[in-house]
Amino acid sequence: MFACPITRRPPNMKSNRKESAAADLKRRVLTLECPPGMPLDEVELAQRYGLSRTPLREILQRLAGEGYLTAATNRGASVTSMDLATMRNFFQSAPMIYAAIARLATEQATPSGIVSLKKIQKKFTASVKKHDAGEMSLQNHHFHAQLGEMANSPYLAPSLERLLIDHTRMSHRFYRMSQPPSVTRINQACAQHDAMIAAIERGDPAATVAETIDHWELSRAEMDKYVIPDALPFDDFAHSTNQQV
Amino acid sequence: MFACPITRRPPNMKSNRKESAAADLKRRVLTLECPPGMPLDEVELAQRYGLSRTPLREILQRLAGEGYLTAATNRGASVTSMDLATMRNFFQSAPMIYAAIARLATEQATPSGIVSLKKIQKKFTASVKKHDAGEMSLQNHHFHAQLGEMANSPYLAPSLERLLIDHTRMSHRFYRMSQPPSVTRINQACAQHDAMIAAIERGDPAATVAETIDHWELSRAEMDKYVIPDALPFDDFAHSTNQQV
DNA sequence: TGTATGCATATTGTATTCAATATGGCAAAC
DNA sequence: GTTTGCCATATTGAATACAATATGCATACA
Repeated sequence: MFACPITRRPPNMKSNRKESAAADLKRRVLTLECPPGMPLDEVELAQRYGLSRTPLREILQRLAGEGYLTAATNRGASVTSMDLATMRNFFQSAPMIYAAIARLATEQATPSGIVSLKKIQKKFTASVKKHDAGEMSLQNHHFHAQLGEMANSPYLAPSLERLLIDHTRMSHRFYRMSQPPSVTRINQACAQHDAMIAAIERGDPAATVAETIDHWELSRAEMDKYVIPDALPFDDFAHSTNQQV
Repeated sequence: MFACPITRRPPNMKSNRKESAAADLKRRVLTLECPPGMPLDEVELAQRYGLSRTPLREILQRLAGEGYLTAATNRGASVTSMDLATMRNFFQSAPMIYAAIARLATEQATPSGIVSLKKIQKKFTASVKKHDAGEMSLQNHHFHAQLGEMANSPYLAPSLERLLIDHTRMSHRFYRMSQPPSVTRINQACAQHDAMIAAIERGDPAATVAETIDHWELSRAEMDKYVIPDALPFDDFAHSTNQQV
């Protein structure tokens, strides 16, 4: 359907242990179930997914290529770490790539691509209503990954994927918060998704880009708070317990 | 030295058959010795590089992740093809990424990074004087890959790498031409490299970006000619034999 | 007590073997 | 004459067995 040089295309829909193992590993990395820097034991993972070390090692290689893991010779694989040095780069590069992807996705959108995007957005909305933080985070990831597929750019896609990995991991705590202010902002983000879909449908690249910038600014503000959180209230310690730093 | 999440770091300098095999495969792809779309035989490659299929398959996975190869389940790996559909994307995306990398490389350049860049440029200049087309192409690739390393951006690096793969393959014929006009342009490109190094050394990002844009325009013009070559001279067929389309 | 060295153990890397899937040719039927 | 199904062969995928390398601890020496 879409060009995708990395992921292998399953020729049939038979039970694919290898694919599902890779997908589960990705999920665990994105949801911080496997935190940054965590070393991965080959034999443990092989047992967990019911396959031998050989195919599992090939999965690790692939995920390393996609940026989820980092491989070191004779020292195994570990979850790619998120040091502060690269954070600066993240905030520098993300808007440019996101905007470019938004434009290309609008210009090159196909009907089936829009249908997929709407399906994902539906799941995202549902998870927002259910207050399912993990699912929100994952569906938001899928939404933006789908935009990447619709942009149909083999050159920008790999950068987008790497940005999304860290974006999802950083904003994870954002979705976990269920205080009123965060709920409002999550609804805002959800509405922005809808606006992006609408702009794509009417073929208005400038609007999609504008919505994308707004969406980014909202997310960036939240991440700023995570990196540099609000000071704990020093006049009322009772309130500080909910202020998830 | 520099962060590099994909490529495995050899902990010692012992003879590393696996690494050298991967490097040679990359070289063969970049120099079109393995043309786009060429299927790769696992057993043949394993024999060629003197290792068994297991480690060779891991190399193929990695190179697929980096964009050199494309893997299809149960159907083996093949050299990533260059269809005209993606070419459009290439010309759209390349200037943006190249400019961003040029800026970051200037801002984050380290003394050792500049030293490496100069070494590569020295090799490039030498290959230009020796009219060694293959070496020119490879060293030009290394030059820009080194700029990518100096930019030190794990998010933009993967896109730059993919762009460079196809850029190197597309401009390969450019370097093979030894007619006076092309020689002039190759010298121009070489001078632009020098100008970029100078701009980086005096910490002038705007200048590096400007030189990068010029460099891109020069290269783009050449590639345009390859995609839409000059009409063959219809008044003098003797000259047409050298006009490598 | 602090450091260095050697061994035992654990983990990773590679080769070989076996199983699953795809490919191409042949034959039979329409 | 063309097409379709089947079988033989080739190629890929996975598992086991084995080799190489790294890690941690214990011991010896300064």
